[in-house]
Amino acid sequence: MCVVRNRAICSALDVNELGALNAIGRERKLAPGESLFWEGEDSVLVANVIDGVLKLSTSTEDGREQIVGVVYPSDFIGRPFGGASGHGVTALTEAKVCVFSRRDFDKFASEHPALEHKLLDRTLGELDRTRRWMLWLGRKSAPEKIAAFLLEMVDRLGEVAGCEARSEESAVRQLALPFSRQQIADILGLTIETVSRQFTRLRNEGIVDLPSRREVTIVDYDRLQAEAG
Amino acid sequence: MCVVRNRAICSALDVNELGALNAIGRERKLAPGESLFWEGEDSVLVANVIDGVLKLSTSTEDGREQIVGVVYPSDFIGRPFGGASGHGVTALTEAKVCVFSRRDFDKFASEHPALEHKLLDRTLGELDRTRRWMLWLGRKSAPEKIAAFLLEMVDRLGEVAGCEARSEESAVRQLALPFSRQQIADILGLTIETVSRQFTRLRNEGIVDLPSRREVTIVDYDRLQAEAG
DNA sequence: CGGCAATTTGACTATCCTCAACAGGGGTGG
DNA sequence: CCACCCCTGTTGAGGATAGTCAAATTGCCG
Repeated sequence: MCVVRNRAICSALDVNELGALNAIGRERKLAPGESLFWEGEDSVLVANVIDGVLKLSTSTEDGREQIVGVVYPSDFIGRPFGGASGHGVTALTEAKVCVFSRRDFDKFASEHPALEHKLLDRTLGELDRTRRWMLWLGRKSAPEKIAAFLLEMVDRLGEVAGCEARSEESAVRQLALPFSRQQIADILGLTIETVSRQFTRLRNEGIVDLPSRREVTIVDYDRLQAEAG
Repeated sequence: MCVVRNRAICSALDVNELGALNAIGRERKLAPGESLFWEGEDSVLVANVIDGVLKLSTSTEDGREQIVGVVYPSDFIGRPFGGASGHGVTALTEAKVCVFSRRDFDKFASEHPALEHKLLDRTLGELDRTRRWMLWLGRKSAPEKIAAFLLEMVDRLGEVAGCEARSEESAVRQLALPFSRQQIADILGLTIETVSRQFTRLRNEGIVDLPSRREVTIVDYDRLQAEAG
């Protein structure tokens, strides 16, 4: 029984339909670093993320990588109805996904317009988010990229320390990043050295604290926001 | 009678349905530089491109612009079923679009699953193209960006000069760019000066010819492809 | 022919990348 | 339990790429 059922595209279905969908899907666990599929392979699978964080990435022939998307629980992965999707999918954390053969999913979707509607809505949203990200890649400086990245992470993963309301902007926020420094670099189109230097600068200026390599505490939210431009 | 009818999402409809869709849409002409809607406004409209080329763009507060998408005839514009889409839409050439109020379109789409299916397929494709573009923005040098841009233009707009087959790679190709130098810069995340310098370099090296500011002739396709990395 | 905007060119600069060395810290085996 | 090792991340020095500012040129349109 799928825990993201009421948030994922499956929420468009009634109990009977859910049963039918479950019949064609199977759960799969992924270890960090394990790939669900690879760049260039024509995707025979689609999937729903149940738990964990995964990256979508492409690279140039000479090995430079760019992460083009990050997916979280309830997000949809893959390219139904079409050919190859041009990017690989790899787990960043322990992850659980619900996998369907594309052929089966295509058929099921065609018979359930409500599911397609939900998927369309999500895809349109994802397209918007991706386009907003392009502005950062193309037009922002390294300090701005880092600041914007941290703010995005607060939004997606942040927990408010203590009892302050979520909208209290000056509240201290703790983040457990699901990314290595290299992966942050690959998201922002920077090198690992530049990412590292920006992190230490933010720490030295008292804007963030870095309890460990995978943790960030936002100390001065306002100044961080100012840095993001 | 819409000339892109058999390529646009409308191709999912039969004659009666087309009539109903036409009843809620109206044609609109745009002059170059004219906007269909603006960044941040919650889009009350959606549209289909009938003729011309339009850009989707966002900018930072201090005026740096990034073009996040370019749409051609038969492409769909706008964000159905949701809120604001975060980018403006502006005509680059004379353009003709078929406009719908979002409310009307949402209702119509919900009643016509085949239309939604077509739209979903297109949106998934657009998402893929956008993600591929991100690799260029994040990881490529100026010479690589320019070369890749020209190759993409050949693909989208190119006409083969003379009688060579389209697959003949060494054929001379003529392009009439729908973009100014500044717009190319805004697409590639560069400055206008850098774009200009790369164009002259390519001309000096005999890889392209520049008959006028809006025209490019590909002289040495292979070397251009090599430049693209 | 003149005026204006777009583009090109030039000189200089800043940012970010590259290459290289060093540090930290988590896990393993002695 | 501790020492060592390896991987990831940090720091430093130097250099290349693309950005900035400024001036000259082009070509389009009246």
